[in-house]
Order: sequence, then C-alpha cells, then structure tokens
Amino acid sequence: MYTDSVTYTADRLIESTRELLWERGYVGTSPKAIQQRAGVGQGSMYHHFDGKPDLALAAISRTAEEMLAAAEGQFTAPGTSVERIAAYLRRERDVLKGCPIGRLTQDPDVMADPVLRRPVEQTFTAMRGRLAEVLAEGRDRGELTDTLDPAATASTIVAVLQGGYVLARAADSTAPFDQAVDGVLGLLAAQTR
Amino acid sequence: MYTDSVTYTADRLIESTRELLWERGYVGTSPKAIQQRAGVGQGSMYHHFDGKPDLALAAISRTAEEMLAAAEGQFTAPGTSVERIAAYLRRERDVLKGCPIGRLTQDPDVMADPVLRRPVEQTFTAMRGRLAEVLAEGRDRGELTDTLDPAATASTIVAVLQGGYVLARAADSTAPFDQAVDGVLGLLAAQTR
DNA sequence: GTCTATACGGGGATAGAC
DNA sequence: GTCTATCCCCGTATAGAC
Repeated sequence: MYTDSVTYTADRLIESTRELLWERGYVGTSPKAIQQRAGVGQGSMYHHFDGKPDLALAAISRTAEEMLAAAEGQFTAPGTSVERIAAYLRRERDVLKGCPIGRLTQDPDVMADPVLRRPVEQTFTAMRGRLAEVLAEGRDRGELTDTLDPAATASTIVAVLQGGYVLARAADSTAPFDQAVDGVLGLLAAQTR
Repeated sequence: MYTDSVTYTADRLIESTRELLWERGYVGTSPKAIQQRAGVGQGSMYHHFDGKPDLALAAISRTAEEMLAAAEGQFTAPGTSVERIAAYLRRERDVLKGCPIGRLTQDPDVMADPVLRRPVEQTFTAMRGRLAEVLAEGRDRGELTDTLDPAATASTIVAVLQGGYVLARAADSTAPFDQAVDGVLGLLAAQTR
C-alpha cells in the first residue's frame, strides 16, 4: 500500500532499501538489514509498509524516476545529437556499482512480480525511446547519415551502458566500461556528416 | 576441494547447480534446492562437495569453459572478420534467460569471494581479447578501416551482448536484444572497406 | 507510531548410523 | 556413499503492549 505521503521514518526506510537493492539485489536484501541500516525498529517498518515487496516498490519507483530525470538533463542540454549522447554516456557514474535498475533484471523475485517488474520495464522502454528521439532529431537536422536506424542504434547505446557495467564489475575496473563507451562513440562518429 | 574426477552423482549435482545459478543466482540458490533438482540426498551432496561455494565453483567453471568454447567455434569459422562476429552475435541463444556468467556479476557473494570471482573475470577478459584479435585481423587484412580501435570495439561488442540480455529481460521480449545487435552491426558495417 | 515477544519455515551445515 | 537426525541462525512476518 505504498503511497507518496512519506514521513521522515518512512523516507529513511526507502533510502536504505534503495541502497541495499543496489548492493545486494532483492533476494539478497532482508527486512532486518533494511531496518538496521535505517536505524528503525521492526514495528516501525511494518507500520509504514506492508512488507518487503511494498517497500521495494517505493524504492524502485524512486530510483527509476531519478534515473530518467538525470538522463533527461543530458538530452535537453545544448549541442548536437551525438554530443548530447556522448555527454550522457560519459557523465560521472558509479560504474563499479552498476545500474540500480538494470541489476533488478537478474532478480527472479522482482521479475516474477508484475508490480515490481513494471517500473523496471518502463524505465528501459522510456530510455530507448528517448534516445531514439535524440538520434532521429540528429538525422533530421542533417547531423547524422540518413541510413542510421534510430531505434536500433538507441537500443545499442543503452545496451553498451548496461553491458559496460557488467564488464566493469567482472574486471573490478572501470576500464572496460570506458572502452565500451569509447568504442560505440567511435562507431557513431563515422555516422556524422 | 573441487576436482575434475566427477562421478555420476557429482555430475548431476553440478548440472542442477548450473541451472539454478542461471535461473536464480548464487544468493537465490540453496543447497536444498540443488539436491532436490538433482534427485540427490543431503548426505550425498556433502560427501561429494565441501558445501555451496565448492559446488558453485565447479558449476561456474564448467559454464565458463563452455561459453568460451562456443564462441571460439564462431570465431574460427570461415568468413571475413565482420561476418564471423555477426555469426557470433546472431547465433541461437536463450536470450530471455540472459548470460549465465554475466549474471554472476550482480551476485555480491560471488564477487566477494576471489575463488568464485576468478572464472567470471577470466571469461570476460578472454572474450574481449579474442574479439579484439578478430577485429585486428580484419583490419590487417584490409577488411576494416585503419582507424578502428580493436580493443575498444571488442569491449563495445561484448557490452552490447550483455546489455542486450538486460534489455530483453526488462522487456520480457527478445526484440530489444535483436535491435541492439542489429544496431551495432549496422555501425560496424560502415567500417568495412 | 514504536517496542518486544513470539512464530514458523528455510538456509547451510555437522554427526553418526547404515 | 547415502540416509536421517539434529543444530543454530536468519528471513519474514504477526500480535499485542506501551
């Protein structure tokens, strides 16, 4: 029964849930751990939220909103289509922590619950759609070749980001992430005219 | 104390561990679930393996070997550099299940254990290195432009694959994966001469 | 609103019989 | 080699007092 009327205690609970979901995923996060990190007692938690899924929904929704808003900041900045995409890909990130939304994709209990699943699905649908718009705009302005497929390329770019996190975590280094980003931007540069 | 001397029962345990790690990750997989899926009793499991980490190491190692061997099959096939990469990216895959190695990257307990972490790290290091070789070969043969960066592009390609899985799982559809692959191959086509 | 008590199954493993 | 018994702590709550 998550609503937006958030008290101070509830907010602390949501924040520690966000952190733990990011670090350990849904399956790896227990109510007890959430309470301890928030410095909130058992009774309080169950007073403000129905349980773990309810709390997770609040946390995931908040993270999803922030992610899209942050991206939008890059997309609406001045510059060419490719410049804005480069700014987005290269902006400051906690690369080794990975994507807080993308990681949920691997969580069987999240994917099995339609309510928890929805914000994850919508986030990526929105991201791909928005990037496709930016690319289409670049093409229409004559910045990009006519043969470039905005939708496919948008999916490629989002995939490079998500996959870059995977490579960085596997290597315990941001280097492969940066390489992957440099690589796709190099390929994209060849599409400018 | 995992070794390669594998009995029939031990093999069944390894196989069910592989499946469960793929479906639910390390944190989400219990010894009990492994035993039940393998049709093997508690005592048997602890006779053949020291415990969950030991069993996981056997499972992960086997999966990692298979993954690299499968990729090598595409890379050594006849055809141009780009053709072989396209064959690799487009080969039959269980896209919605994701990558059994890549998903471990999100598992805090796997990443925290150097022994379990190593095969994950090595798999991606090898994949990126091998793809870079294939690209460098294409460049040296004059199939690809001289300005293409083999190492960066290799990371991009592996990232597209890993990220493609994420997008597919988020959408519960293989479409974004296929789009991402088409997108990167489209960009790569512009590098051929 | 928050606290403590209580509950019940599961995770992960050990012990010893067969 | 495999089986059953047993262990202890944790996950995920519910109940009721304050």
